[in-house]
Parts: sequence; C-alpha cells; structure tokens
Amino acid sequence: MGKHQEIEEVINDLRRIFQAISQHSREAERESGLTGPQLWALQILDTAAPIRVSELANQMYLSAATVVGIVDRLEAKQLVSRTRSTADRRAVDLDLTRQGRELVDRAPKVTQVMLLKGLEALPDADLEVVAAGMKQMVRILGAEALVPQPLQHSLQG
Amino acid sequence: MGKHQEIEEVINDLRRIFQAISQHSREAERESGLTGPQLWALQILDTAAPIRVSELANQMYLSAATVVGIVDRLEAKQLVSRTRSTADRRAVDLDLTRQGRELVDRAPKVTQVMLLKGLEALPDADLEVVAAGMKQMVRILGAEALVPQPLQHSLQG
DNA sequence: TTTATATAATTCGTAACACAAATTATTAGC
DNA sequence: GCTAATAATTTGTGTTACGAATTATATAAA
Repeated sequence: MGKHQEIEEVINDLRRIFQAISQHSREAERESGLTGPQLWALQILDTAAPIRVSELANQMYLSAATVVGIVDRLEAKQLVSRTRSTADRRAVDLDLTRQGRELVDRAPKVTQVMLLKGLEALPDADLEVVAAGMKQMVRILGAEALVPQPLQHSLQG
Repeated sequence: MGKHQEIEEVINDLRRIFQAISQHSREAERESGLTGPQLWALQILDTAAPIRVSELANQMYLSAATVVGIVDRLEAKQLVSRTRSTADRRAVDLDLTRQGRELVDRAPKVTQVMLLKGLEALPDADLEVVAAGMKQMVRILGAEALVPQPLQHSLQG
C-alpha cells in the first residue's frame, strides 16, 4: 500500500472511531429517554453529588443559566433533587434521587466497556502498538496538554 | 508501566484526540461566524452543489423541516441561493453564492491539515504503527463497516 | 454596624436546532 | 381527468445555550 493511501486509511479509521462513538452516544440517549446534556449532568452527579449548581455548570463548561434549565427538566422527571444549603443559603445542593441513580447506573456505557474489554483482550505486543499509535496522533494534534474529558461530552456543545 | 495503566493511557489519549478535534471545530465556527450546522451545510454544498433541499437533508441526516431553517439563515446571510427548478417546479436547487464559496474555501480545515501533514512527516515505520493501532481500535469498536463521515459532523446531532 | 461589594441561583428575552404534523404546489400513475 | 405521491414550506413544541437583569445571601470595608 502506498504511503498516501495508508494516510487516507488512518484518517478514515479515525472517522470510523468517531462515528462509532457518536452512534453509541445516540443510543444511550434513546434508551434512557433523555437528551445528551441531561444524561451528561446525571453522570457528573453520579460521581460528584451532592454538588452545587455552579459546580455542575463548571464541570459541564456551560453557563449557570443553561444548567438551571437542564436541572429543571431533570427535577421534573424526578431524577434530581434540589436542596437549599443550610450552610450558605444562597446555594442549592443537587443530588440524584433513587430513580436518578438507578437510571444512570443502568445507562449503557457501551463505548467505555467495549474499549476496556477490547484493549484488555489484546496481546501485550498489540496493546503497545495501539498505545504508540495513539500517542503519535495526540502529538500530531498537539493535544498532549489537554485534560481528557469523557468521550461523549466532546460530542456535545 | 502496568497493563491496566497502559489501557487507561490509551483511553485518555483517545479522549484528547476527541477534545482537540472538537476544539478545532469550535474555532472554525467562531472564525466563520456561523453555527456548526450552517458550516456543515456549506461544506456539503461546496462539493455537491447544486442540490435540492431534500438531498441536503439526506446528506446531513436531518429532516427537511430542519434544513429549511438552516438554509433560511444562510440565504439571509447571502451565502446560499435558492432557485426554483424549471424541470420540476416542486423542487428548489441550492447553490453557494460567490461569498458563500469564498467563505467555505477559506474556512479553516485545521484538523484535516494537521493530520495530513503530521502523518506525512512520520517515518514509514511510525506511520505503520499508527495505522496498525487505529485498525485495532476500529476492530474493538466494531466499526469496520461504518462509512467514514467527516470528523466535525460526528460532533453535531 | 452599617455600607458596599461580591456571590449563588434564578428569571427573562433571544436565537438556533430538531422534529412531527399539516399545508401548498406540482408531478406521475391509472 | 382523478388520484397518489413527492418537494418544499409553515406551524407548533421542546431543548439547548447565552447575556443581562434580579433576588437573596454572604463577606469585606469603613
């Protein structure tokens, strides 16, 4: 295979990876009956609750005004609870309800699981090839310093 | 480095790649003053115009109703023209205006260019490592059969 | 201690997607 | 010619996303 052709193949494979992940993400939305941002908020709450609205906005890289709307809808679906903080009565603590926790726990983490299992199943030599290849791609894109964000969330806004 | 740690590293690198690409895409939006879907529509028109509204909707995987709105806004910015087809007077042919073509031509294709140049600059042996690594990731995600879509557009809806 | 400033969440107003359903105009099939 | 189907659009609804203004509370300064 010519060099040019091999380069095309690499780029096409990267596109396939993108597409696969965004498809999985869409399926998670369909199965949960939630939108992407709503699911994203739940996942943050699952690992960080109880947290304030401002902290959730921070972690989602969104304005507080936007997050308030998302939380409104999650609260209406009884997946998230608001509690006025007693320590600082300006603040509101967000938490998952039992239903919210159940939903997010059984929400499919298809991509994550596929990647982990697939990589674990690889012979050590192959895994090192994958690792080296990814490192090169990161270097080419100048992305070494980026703090890695959850995959689905690069797909949002 | 332990195997588990190496797997974590691979996944984090994939996240960095995603993040870098979505950042580039956001910059393109900022520089062009257009939204993601608007830019995407222009890029399709750049390669396929003149096409009908229904065909544009097809290629964007969106409903016709949605595309009509996007085209409305692009027409208002004088980047796209609507022409009622003479052959089939139900249909409308979309095309880029001179301004539209200029805009899309100088719209940054940062990701594509970085990837191409970076991969071209690699020694053959390294390129093959990258290619092999990407192929493994595609296999793990079961994405071999996916028709590769432009990178940015997996980031949209 | 009062005053000023900052902070936390919310509301309000605006814009863009995104879709289903209904509508209008036109074409194609019988 | 009458009926079906098709192409684009309009209408109505919901979600994200933000800046600016608002309300309530906390902190700092005087």
